[in-house]
Amino acid sequence: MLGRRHPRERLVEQDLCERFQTHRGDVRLALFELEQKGIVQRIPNRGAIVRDLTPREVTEIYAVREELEVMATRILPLPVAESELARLGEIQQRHSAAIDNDDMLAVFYANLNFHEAVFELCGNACLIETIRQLEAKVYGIRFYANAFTEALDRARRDHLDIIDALRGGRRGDLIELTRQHLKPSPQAYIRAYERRFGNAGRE
Amino acid sequence: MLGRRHPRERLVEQDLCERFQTHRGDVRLALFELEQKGIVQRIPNRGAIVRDLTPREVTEIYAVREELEVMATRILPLPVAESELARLGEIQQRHSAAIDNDDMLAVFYANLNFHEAVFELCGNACLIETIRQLEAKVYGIRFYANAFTEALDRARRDHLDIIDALRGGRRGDLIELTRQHLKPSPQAYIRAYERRFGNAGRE
DNA sequence: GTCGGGACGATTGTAAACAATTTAATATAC
DNA sequence: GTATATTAAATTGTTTACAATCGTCCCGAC
Repeated sequence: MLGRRHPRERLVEQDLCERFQTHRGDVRLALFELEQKGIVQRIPNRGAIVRDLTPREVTEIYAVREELEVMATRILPLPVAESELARLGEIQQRHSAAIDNDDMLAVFYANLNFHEAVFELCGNACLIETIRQLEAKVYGIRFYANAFTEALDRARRDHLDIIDALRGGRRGDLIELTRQHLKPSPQAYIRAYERRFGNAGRE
Repeated sequence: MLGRRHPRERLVEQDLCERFQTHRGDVRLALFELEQKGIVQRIPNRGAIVRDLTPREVTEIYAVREELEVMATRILPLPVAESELARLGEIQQRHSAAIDNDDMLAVFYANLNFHEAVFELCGNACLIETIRQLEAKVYGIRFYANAFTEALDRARRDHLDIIDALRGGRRGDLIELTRQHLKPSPQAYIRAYERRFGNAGRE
């Protein structure tokens, strides 16, 4: 999720056992699960490699994310309780501080927590879970956008605007903010991808 | 998916090994995967049991399904090629024949194939996969609706109407058909659930 | 009669060894 | 020098055995 392992990199079961202090049974389990989530690709008898997403796949994933995240903000009961708003504010302070400290790991988690806290307000457990799964598919690409401080600053401002819209009960603004907030990441990834491989396709 | 295993039933790894002629490693893998899909529940050191869905969970799952299936019909390129329509017609003949023969297993598969063939037309692989996953969560409840022949006949008519709307390129009708087609199953399940446990909740 | 504790059986979780498969390297023929 | 066959190493897939855990049954104390 931090983009430390690059696409195509091989994931050898024995190595992962030592890395995570466990036995091959659990590593195997995890690799199958990650395959099911679309994060790694497994080839029988050859093992697992980190999957790289084509621009098309990224576009498709984000289209579904947008549909579902907008749905969440559409069904979310307004107004939101003050205690919930306080919780969001708290998470957002962590996010903001992490950006100031250049602590990317903390940024990652605070950002994740913030969005999960927002979507949990919608009350539909299946929707929340599905959004979470789609987020997981694109953990690896966020770092293409977050390389620029402008992107991080913009995310921070977006979050504050979202809290504000929640407090004001302005559903229309909320939906529009949700839409806009999703745009930069796939755009940055696709630009980077095309710089790497040319506009055609795979390397 | 046929509702043969009832909710709360224990799934013992060793039994499943003999049932499916394989070793515990793979059975274990499958159980973890089914847990991730929400079909079984696993309690550490105690094993897996068939999960039963509360009316609330079913309602939530179907709400997300409706959102995504409508999205699929919204983005689906029209008109549909005649070869695709022929394919759909062929699958639908299998479905219809299976109903006439009271072959529930064949009904199940033909119905699945039909819907997958329709949604594949939308061209968004992530969307298709997500819809498939949500379908899987409720495999077990369809049989509450299919107990009545009226429901099966209605499904058959719906399918023919869907093919017709696809041929005519009538997107509005298609969306409405998709919505209506999703309603009976959860309704029948919830009615049956409330008959079992009373309107309150768990047994 | 009921409550608490201990032993037993069943089941899951972990570890290690073994078999099968694939990749890479080396040697050999042309 | 290139292409092909052979062999060895690395890695995954499977099997087996063992350890840990949980539920149940039974017994005894109160």
